[in-house]
Amino acid sequence: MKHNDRTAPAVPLDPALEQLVRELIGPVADKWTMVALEVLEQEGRLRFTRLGELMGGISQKMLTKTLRQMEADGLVERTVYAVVPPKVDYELTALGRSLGAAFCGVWEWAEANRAAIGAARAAFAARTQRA
Amino acid sequence: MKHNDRTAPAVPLDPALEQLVRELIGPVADKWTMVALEVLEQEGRLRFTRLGELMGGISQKMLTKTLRQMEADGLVERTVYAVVPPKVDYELTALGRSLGAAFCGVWEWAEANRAAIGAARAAFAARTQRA
DNA sequence: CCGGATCCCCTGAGATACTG
DNA sequence: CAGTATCTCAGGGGATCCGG
Repeated sequence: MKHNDRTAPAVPLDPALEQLVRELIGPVADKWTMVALEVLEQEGRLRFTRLGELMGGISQKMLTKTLRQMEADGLVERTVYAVVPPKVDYELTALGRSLGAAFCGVWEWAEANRAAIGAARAAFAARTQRA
Repeated sequence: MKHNDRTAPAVPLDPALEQLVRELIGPVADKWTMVALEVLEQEGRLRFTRLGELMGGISQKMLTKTLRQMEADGLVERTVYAVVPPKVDYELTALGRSLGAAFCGVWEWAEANRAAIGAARAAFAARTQRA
C-alpha cells in the first residue's frame, strides 16, 4: 500500500466517522440490539422473560448479554425488584428512544422496499441457478 | 412454551413487521453490510480489494460473503470484466442508495450522541466497579 | 418460580495459502 | 486481482443449575 493514491483521495474516509462506526454502530448494529430496541419502543417497560418472548428465538444468554451491553451504552435502564419471585424490568432511556427514532427510517425503508428485495432475491436465485 | 399467553396480548407485535425484521433487517444489520454501504455511498464504484481496504479490517472471506449477500438483496451491482488481471467492481444500486439514505439518521444519531454514550459507558463501568 | 450464570457443543468468523 | 479452500478458535445456542 505504498502508492495507492493515484485514483483515490488522500483521506478516503473520515477517520473519526470510521472510529464512530466501530465503537458505536458495531455494538448497536447487532441484530438483537435492533430487535430489542424495536420491541421496547413499542411495548415500553418489559420484564426479562417477556422481552425474550417478544424478541422471538433469542437465547437467555444472548438476551442477558444484549441487555447488559445496552445498559452499558445507556440505552436501557435496568430495574431490579428485591421480591421473592425475582422481577427485573427494562425500559428505554431517552437515549435509547432517540436511537429507536433514528432507526425509524430503516424500518420504513424495509417496509417500503420489501417487494423490491423479494424480487431482487428471486432474480439473483434464478441467475445463480443456471450459472 | 405452550401456554405463554396468559399475561400477554393476543398479538403483541405485528407479525409482518417481525417477519420483516428477521428477513430484511437481519442480513442488513450486519456491521460489515453497514460499513460497505457507507463506503460505497461515499466512494461510488469500487474494486474488490480497494473496497476491502477502505472498510478496514475485513477479511476477504467476509468481504466476499457480505458483497454476495448485498448483491442477492439487490443492494449492489457486481460487474466482472473479462480481462487478464481480473477486475470486478461494485456499485450501489438505487435500492442500495436508498438504504444508505435511510441509515443516514443513524449516523447522525451516532455523531450527535457519541459523548452521551461515552458518559454512559463510564458511568456503567464505575457502577459495576464497586458492585 | 424468575433472572441469569455456567457448561458443552457447534456454527461461523478470522487468518493463511492456493488457484484461475 | 478476485475468489476459494482449509484450519483454528472465539462466540452464539441449548440445557442445566443456582441465588434470591
